[in-house]
Amino acid sequence: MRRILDKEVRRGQLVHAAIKVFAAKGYRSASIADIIEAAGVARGTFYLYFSSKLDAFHAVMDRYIELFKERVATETARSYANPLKVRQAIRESLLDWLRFYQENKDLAKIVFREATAIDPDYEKRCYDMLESCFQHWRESVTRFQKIGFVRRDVDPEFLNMVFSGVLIHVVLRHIIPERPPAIERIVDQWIEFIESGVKARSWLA
Amino acid sequence: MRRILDKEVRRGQLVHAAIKVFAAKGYRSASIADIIEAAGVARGTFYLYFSSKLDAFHAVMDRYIELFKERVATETARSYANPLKVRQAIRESLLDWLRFYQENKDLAKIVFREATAIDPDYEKRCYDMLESCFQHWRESVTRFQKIGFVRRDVDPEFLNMVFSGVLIHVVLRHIIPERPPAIERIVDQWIEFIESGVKARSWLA
Amino acid sequence: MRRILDKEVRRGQLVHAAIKVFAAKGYRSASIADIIEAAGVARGTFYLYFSSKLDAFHAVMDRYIELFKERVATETARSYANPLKVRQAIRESLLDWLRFYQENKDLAKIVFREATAIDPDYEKRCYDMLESCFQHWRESVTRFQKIGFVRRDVDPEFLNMVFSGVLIHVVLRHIIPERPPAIERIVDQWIEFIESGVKARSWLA
Amino acid sequence: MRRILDKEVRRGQLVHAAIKVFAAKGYRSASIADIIEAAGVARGTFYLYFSSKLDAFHAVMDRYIELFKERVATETARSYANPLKVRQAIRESLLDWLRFYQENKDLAKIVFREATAIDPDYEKRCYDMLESCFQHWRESVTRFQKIGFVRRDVDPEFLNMVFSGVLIHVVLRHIIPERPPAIERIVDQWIEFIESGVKARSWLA
DNA sequence: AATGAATGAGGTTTCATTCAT
DNA sequence: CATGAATGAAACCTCATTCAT
Repeated sequence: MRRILDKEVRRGQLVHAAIKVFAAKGYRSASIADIIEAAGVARGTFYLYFSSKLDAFHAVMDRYIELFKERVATETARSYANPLKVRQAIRESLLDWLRFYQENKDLAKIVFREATAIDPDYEKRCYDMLESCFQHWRESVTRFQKIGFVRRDVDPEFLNMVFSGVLIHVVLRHIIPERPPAIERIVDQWIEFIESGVKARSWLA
Repeated sequence: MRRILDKEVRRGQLVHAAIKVFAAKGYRSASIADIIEAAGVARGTFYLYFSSKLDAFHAVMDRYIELFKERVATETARSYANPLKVRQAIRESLLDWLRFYQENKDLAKIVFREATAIDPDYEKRCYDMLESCFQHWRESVTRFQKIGFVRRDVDPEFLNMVFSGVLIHVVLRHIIPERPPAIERIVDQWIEFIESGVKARSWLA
Repeated sequence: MRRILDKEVRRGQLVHAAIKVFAAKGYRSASIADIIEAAGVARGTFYLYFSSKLDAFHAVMDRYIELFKERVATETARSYANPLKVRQAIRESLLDWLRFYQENKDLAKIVFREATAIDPDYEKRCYDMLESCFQHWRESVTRFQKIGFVRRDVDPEFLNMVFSGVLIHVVLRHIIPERPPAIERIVDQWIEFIESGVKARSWLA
Repeated sequence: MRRILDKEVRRGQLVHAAIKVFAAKGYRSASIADIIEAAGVARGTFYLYFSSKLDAFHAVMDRYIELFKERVATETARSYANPLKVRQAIRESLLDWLRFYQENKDLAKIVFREATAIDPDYEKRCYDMLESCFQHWRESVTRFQKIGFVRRDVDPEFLNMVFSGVLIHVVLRHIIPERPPAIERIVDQWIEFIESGVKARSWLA
């Protein structure tokens, strides 16, 4: 009984080390030596928990998917029922997403940066995983259209493109390198942009 | 079978092959064997033109920077003088950027995806290169503000974030995998979004 | 076929193999393949014990220096206290030196023959090592002068030149190729020569 | 006619460059690139004059043998007829040998240092070449015995060992690195040593 | 005769994986 | 379970030699 817990703990240690190392060096550059050093275990031990380096990578991805699903579940539960507070709710939602990646920088690095072919299987997993993100955001758009916050004539796929693109960009270029501006400021500008665009009113339409 | 070519031509062949291979496999996974096979030359020939694999990568980056500077020069020369045609000019500008990456998919793949540490020098080059992109876009925003198209109260840095994020996202997820929608449709939606945002008018502000 | 050995034993095996191979082929001509074949281990095993071919060479030099220091220590402990037995003691001393190189022919080959630049560091090591030899012999001369066996007006540096030159020559041309005369005969002639020179007495000075 | 002279001149250039490079780096470390750079010719040109790197090395050895034979011829012609001037004549002879190697330092480096197997053929050439040196010195000893300068009971082979050993040592450790003492001083000490040995007279024989 | 681009065998080194302890 | 020495395929790189120009 205790043994099994130990096993899970040890595996967790290794996955944690793998995340750190893959984030710092990328899948290909990371070596088993890096991972076992980070985890403080012997070489052979690694192969007790993973059948190969690729298997460890899959375990890392699984960890991300797990966290991501939790995140989506929380998000889906969010209420936009009160029309007076929709703006506030969207603000919280965006902040939560940024906070999520802020708390999981290493996973974010791996997921958003490891886009090159690692193996045929991986490419699909990666694609599926991102697609599930995008699907979530497309659904969010539809939701905002239903409650009347977003115009019905906007293409959900296009809005997803904007959301995803900006989110990933902000994560990769501002959150991970810990550069300003702070996420609150980004979110405020973002919401204003979403609402009104940027065109000067004086301009003759 | 030995075929002697003009040095510049041969070098061009090799850079071309390197771009293909780095785009397909990523820097670390790509091997010299892959590159020389793609170029149809012998092993030793590679080292006549590059001192190392890393050197070949730098040559690829140089090629991108060269093309990028041309692109920016063309862009900077674009006239937004006629107020009646500003919308049209911006449309053309966005289309040109997407066409640029459409024509240089492999370079785009490398530049936007190879984010992991290849060598200390590379990290800086890559950062500088992206920064020069961003700088260009920030300046564009300021330009649009000067001609009165964009509101003065918008932060150029934030708009850059949006432009860059969406551009990179569209390139990576739609242009490179050759998935719909067509770039014209994307640009049209983009412009409308930029102008007006997405908020339904009926919504009580 | 995998056989796990004590680390020191395995390292000893490898150093031994390296000595054999470097002696037979010289540093530059010797390949890792030669060394691992001589040691009967796999390619990777070599790099568990040495970081590079040069590192292996340094290990070989270290081995020589170790043996040489032992030799010098034994030599320094030799007593020349009994004036009646000085000739005998010197004879033993010379014989011991020749026996030392006879027992370490491969090391002698490497040390006396690898005089060409291997790396900047090596050149200095090699020079220092030979210099320590010469220093020992210079001191020996002074010792023989103190006990009155050698004339005070002889320059120790010059006598060192003679000792070193003859010793190295005998090692390289007679001991290593296992050619006559036997070392006892060489030593007897040597001593007589040292004592009296070769000039015929009949010659008018 | 002129062409043929040109050819010889060009070949001489190349042999000269090869001597420099082989002396500086050793046969194995020296590359064709080094030699053609030193000679200031193109890669292909090298192979017009030598069939291979080894062939160039043989040409270098041939050059040494040529010079050495000249040296021996001059030496053999030297007269020791006047008994009053034998000491003086020997002094001149030794000085001439040292001057010979002083003037051909690079060749000396190659001949005395390249002792490791370059090819089966080379080993023999090198051996033969040194043997011809030794033969010359053995004959010199016999000559000195004939004229009564050297005792008849001294083994010519042994004296050769001393001469050769000291000569090579002086060349390698003093002349090539251009370190003191000056050759005149060495020769004076050498002659005194040869004549009388080093034993103090006070010592009870 | 001279050139130098091209070649590819062979060298050094790395590292994911195995397995005896 | 855990260890880490051992393995060898495969990577990068060098350089003597060839040959089209």
